[in-house]
Amino acid sequence: MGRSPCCAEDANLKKGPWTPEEDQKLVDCINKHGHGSWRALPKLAGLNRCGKSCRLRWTNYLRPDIERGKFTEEEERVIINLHAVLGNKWSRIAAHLPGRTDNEIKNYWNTQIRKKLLNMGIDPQTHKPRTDLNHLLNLSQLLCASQLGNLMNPWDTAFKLQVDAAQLAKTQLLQNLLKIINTNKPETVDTAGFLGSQNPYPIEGLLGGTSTLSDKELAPTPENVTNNAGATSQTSTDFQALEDPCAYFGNGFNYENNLGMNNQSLSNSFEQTENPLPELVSASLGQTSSINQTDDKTETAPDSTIYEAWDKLIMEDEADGSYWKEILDLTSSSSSPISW
DNA sequence: AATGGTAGCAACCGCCTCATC
DNA sequence: TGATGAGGCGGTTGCTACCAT
Repeated sequence: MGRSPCCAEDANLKKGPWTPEEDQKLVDCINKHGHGSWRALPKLAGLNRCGKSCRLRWTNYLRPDIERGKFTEEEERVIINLHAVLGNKWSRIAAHLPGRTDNEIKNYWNTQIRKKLLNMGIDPQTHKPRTDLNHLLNLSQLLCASQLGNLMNPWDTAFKLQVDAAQLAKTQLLQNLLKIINTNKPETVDTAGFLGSQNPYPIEGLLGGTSTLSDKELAPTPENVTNNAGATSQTSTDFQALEDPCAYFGNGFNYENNLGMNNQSLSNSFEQTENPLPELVSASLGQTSSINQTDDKTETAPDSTIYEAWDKLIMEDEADGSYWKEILDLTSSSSSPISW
């Protein structure tokens, strides 16, 4: 025999937003009795709510240790890094952000970070560069057409001069990206697109070819692999940055570069160990570790990271007229086939 | 000032896992 | 050992506030 159904579709149970009175009843009850059984709690508290609803309200809103307010940049980086490894495991991500709830993090991801990554050309699910090459090719064509149009429009010179510098820089950025993609044609293009590429740092090239990561950071040494339980391989390092674009986020913790393992092996190690997240604990806020020390090194170079540079570019455009956004909007709907 | 569109977020829904019977 | 429920989790919905027209 099982138990009687929990809050089975009782039409009389209240749904929807909680009133301050209900909140107070719930808080009082939990303070007095704890929440041994969520199922029994509504009756105990005098609430006409489902136990599940009470639990949700408590864990997501009323819990005293909840920290409200804007996410900090540091929190955002932790979320991105953890998401790169854990995926949409919001509760596990939340476990590393004191005071934040899984729901809050999930919402923040969906409304803020996701958009940000997309704007940066990064697939928020895979954390890899977006592989919609049609999108990029069209982007290039659009830019060429746009430049030709400007050149062939004599009365437009004044305006052209005004925007030329910024425009050129941005155009060049895009062309660099296309060049990188084209000169590193993968032998086979898989669904992730870039995995066959020989250039592991496409975005570095994109921003002018000057790597902001030291050789030591790019190629894990025995010292920075000490945390790794033997899951590293030199060949995998060639693709580290592609496997985890968070590597480009500079200040954020890069699991692969620091641990010398790729996402797969890292994920596997999490699955296999009893205490699956020792490194992640180190990556959490408010804790120091050798990992964070590595982290700190990169933080000493302001404005030197790809993340910041890229972010700055995006911000700049958002401020002056959403150049990128417009381009992305214009091109995302078209689809011309690419032949390698 | 009114209206329509959009973003953010709280809350619900439904599935999954694990404990209990 | 299988059936069942509680709790937990991720996905989705819908309300509300804000902004643009």
